[in-house]
Formats: sequence, structure tokens, C-alpha cells
Amino acid sequence: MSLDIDKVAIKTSLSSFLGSNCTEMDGATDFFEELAEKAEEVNLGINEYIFREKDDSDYVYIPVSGAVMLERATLTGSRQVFAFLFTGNILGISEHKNYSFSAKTLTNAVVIKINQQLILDIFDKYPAIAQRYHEVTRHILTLILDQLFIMGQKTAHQRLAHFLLDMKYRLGHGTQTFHLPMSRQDIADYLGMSLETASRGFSKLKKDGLISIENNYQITLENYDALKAYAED
Amino acid sequence: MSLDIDKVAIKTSLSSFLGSNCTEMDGATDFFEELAEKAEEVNLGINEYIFREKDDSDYVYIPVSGAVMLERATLTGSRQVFAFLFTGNILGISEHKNYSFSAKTLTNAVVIKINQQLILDIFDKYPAIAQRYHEVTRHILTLILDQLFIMGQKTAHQRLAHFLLDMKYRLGHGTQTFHLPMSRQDIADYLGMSLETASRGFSKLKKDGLISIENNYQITLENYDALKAYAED
DNA sequence: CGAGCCCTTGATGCATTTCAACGAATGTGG
DNA sequence: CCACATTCGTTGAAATGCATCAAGGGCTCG
Repeated sequence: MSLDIDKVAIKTSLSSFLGSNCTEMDGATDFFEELAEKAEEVNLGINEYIFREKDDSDYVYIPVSGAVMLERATLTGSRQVFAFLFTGNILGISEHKNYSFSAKTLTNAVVIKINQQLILDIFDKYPAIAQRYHEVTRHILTLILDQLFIMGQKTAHQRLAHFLLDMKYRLGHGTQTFHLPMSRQDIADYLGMSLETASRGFSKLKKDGLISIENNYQITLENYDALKAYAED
Repeated sequence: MSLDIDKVAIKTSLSSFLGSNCTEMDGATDFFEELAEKAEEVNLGINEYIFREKDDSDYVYIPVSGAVMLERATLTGSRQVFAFLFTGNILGISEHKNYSFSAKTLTNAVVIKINQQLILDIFDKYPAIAQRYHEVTRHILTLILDQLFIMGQKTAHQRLAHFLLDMKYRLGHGTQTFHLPMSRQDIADYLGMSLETASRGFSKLKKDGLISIENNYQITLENYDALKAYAED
């Protein structure tokens, strides 16, 4: 009965992105059954593209495990990273006809793949789900506004501090230690700085005793309050 | 019958933001009637706040005339401008319970004020309108992503060039000349640079023959293609 | 005509990028 | 199992872009 187990995983992921309170909504149970039936799981290796910019945006994806990066490349070879996504996040929700960025795995990953049209059809049956879906879109919009705010305001090192606080929140699972799945270059492209400046930022925060670093990717926040104070001016 | 004239203006603005094709949608006519009946027009002076960050986001606004700026202030007195909005744009659509930024007029302005709950109620009656409304939200999201992209990639002068191209598109009405309703400081806070850097950017573009400037605010693009090439690396 | 505001311009210092070299970790084939 | 190559991160030095400080100029409005 491995098929059923798959469907359980899909339902768990769906409810994690829709919010736990969603399971008590009218028609939510039916909705989960129907969507889980038609969604599919995809296994991906490291550094694989889930979709590319300007591809037809026919699908929405939800990572079950692993980490994903949203990026856009320029003509001249530079790159902007828009977001890092982990388990329970959602990709492609805000796209119209074509994706406006590429999605690339940072690790091996399993993602749920759902047809957009399927979701639109389901909205007609379950208006409460449609409402929740668009709340998620609006939430993403406020997250991007926050990111835009940070990009405009902060110095490079402060932006890095802010990034680490965000990663602690999303990857720390209640602890001060977490593993970064992305490279220094990825971080630099996310925060709008050079690789070297990102690296120097890590070194400075370490020297000041705000963080400690093991094997480049394992980070511990040694003084959460001080790091927060540093990030916020 | 000045009231009826007001309602015509409201309907015109609604259709301009919902897209002209929307008037041919099922139920659109009824929708316009109903919304225009319950919406109200507000007259505002220059430098007035339409709403402030953290106010209850009970209303959505659509400028009929004038220009509006979305901004967020920091504890330390600096400021990030998120967007400049003109006739037919919409404000507050993506907010959940509280606004995540303030909206302030740059000029005298007339805006249509619509209750959010009213819109939600109307969605139940006219699903096609709900669909279109959420398309607008998604479109706004892609615009902010573009802005984030620019903030990360470009040098200060290139960001300014990009800004001017955007303003030409939105304010030029097909010509190469347009009037900027915002100050150098507003532009600087939008593009994440100092007032002086913004000013130097204008001077440089003028010196290079890409633009000409009358009275500080009246801009003409003298060489659109060259400006575009400059903006895009 | 004068006051006040905004914009421009110059000079200086600092933050960040760029160029370059080195070091650590990982993987490969002999 | 050990050279070797490769990739990625760190660090230093030089150059550059931008912010800051400061002064002056042009509009606008009373």
C-alpha cells in the first residue's frame, strides 16, 4: 500500500501550507482527498531545475523534503536570487501564464506537483479553499515587501545578519543551530552583494562572537538578541 | 445629478484597473453597478496620508487623479518607498488585517474608497470578478519581484535609468516627455540611494545627452534606446 | 525683494567591489 | 591509500562607487 502512504505525505504537505486551521474548514477534507488523488510526487537530484523562467506556468509545487531556490539570471551573467524555499513552502502560486523566475534544487528534494487548472477547478467547488489560497498569495507579497525593505535599507553585514535570523527561524526548529543548504554565492546573490562581502560578513559576525561556524554551513547563533540588535540598526 | 457623474467616474476607474475586457465578463455590469453604488470618492490635498502602516486594512483605494506613494519608515528615521501609484492603480489590495506600509499623496488627489468586506461579499456573487481581482494581486507580485531584481542588480545610476523608463511608460502617454510628481528624496528612497546620488544620476544622464530636464521635474528622454541599453548593462 | 525649500555640486571618507592569492574540503584515478 | 585536480571559502590589497558633510544656486511664494 505504498500508494496510500504517498497520499498521506501529500495531504500532510497540503495542510502545512494551507495552515492547520484549514483542516477544520468546510469541505476541506473532501478537498484534500480530491487534490491528493490528482497530485503527484516528483523526486529530484541536487542542482536540478524544477522549471525555468518563461516556461508555461502550468504547475504549482510544494517541497516535501529538501531545499529550493528561486532565481533570475541577467543577460550579462549575473543573477538575482528571490527566495529560498523549504518543506511546506509553495512555488509558482503567483504566476500568470509563464514563470517569472527559475526554480532550482539546492539539495536532493521531493516535491508535490499540482496542476494549476486543477486548483482553479477546485476553487469553484470549495470557495473557502480559494479564499485561503489567495491569503497565501498575499502573505507571499508581504514577505517580498519585507525583502525589498531590507535590500533598500541595510548595509551588507546587516542584511546578512537579517538573513541568518530568518534562516534560524525557518531551519532552526526551535534551536539556535541550523544547517545552510545554500552556498556563499547563493546568499550573496540573494542579498545583492559580492561573494567576498558575504564571506567577510560571516567572518565578522564570528569574530564578534555573534555566531559560530562549523564546516562552513553549520551555523549557531551564539547571541540571538545581539544579532537582532545588530540587524535592526 | 452630480451624484451620477461621480458614479460614472467610479465605474471608469474600476474598469481601468480590472481591465477593459472585464466589462464583457459575466455579471460584470451588475458588479459595476453594485460597487459604484457603495464606493465613495475622497478628495485629498498634497502630502496627506490615505492610511498609515498598521492601520486596520478595511479599505481598498483606487486613484482617479493625482499621485500616491507607498512607504515604510524605520525606527532610525530612514525610509523605504515601495511604489508610486497613479490613476487606475490600486492600493491596499494585498493587505491582510493591517496595512504593511503607509500611503501618502504626492499631489492633490481624488481616490475611490471601497470597503474590503464589500469586495469579499461581491466575490461570492460574481466568481469571475474574484478571479480577476486575484490576477491583479498576482500582477502586483510580479511587479514587486521586478523591483527586487533591480534593487539587487544595478548600480545607482542604472537603477535611476530604469526608474525613468518606467515613469516614461506610465506617465508619458506615448510621448517621450513626462512630469515627475515626486521629489529627488522620494526617488532616492525608492531606489535605495542617497538624495545626492539620485541628483548626480540625473546630472550624468543629462550630460550624456540621454535626457533633458526642465524645472527639475519635467523630463524628456532624448535617446530612449541608449537609455534602455544603459539601464540594462 | 527676501525667506525657505529643494536641487546641485564639490570634497572627503568609508563601504563594497574587484582582482588576486591562499587554504580547506571533496572527489578521482593511479 | 596517496598525489592531484577541482570546487568553494577566506583573506589581503587596491580601486571604485556611494554616502556624508558642506556650500552654493535656483525656484516659488509670500
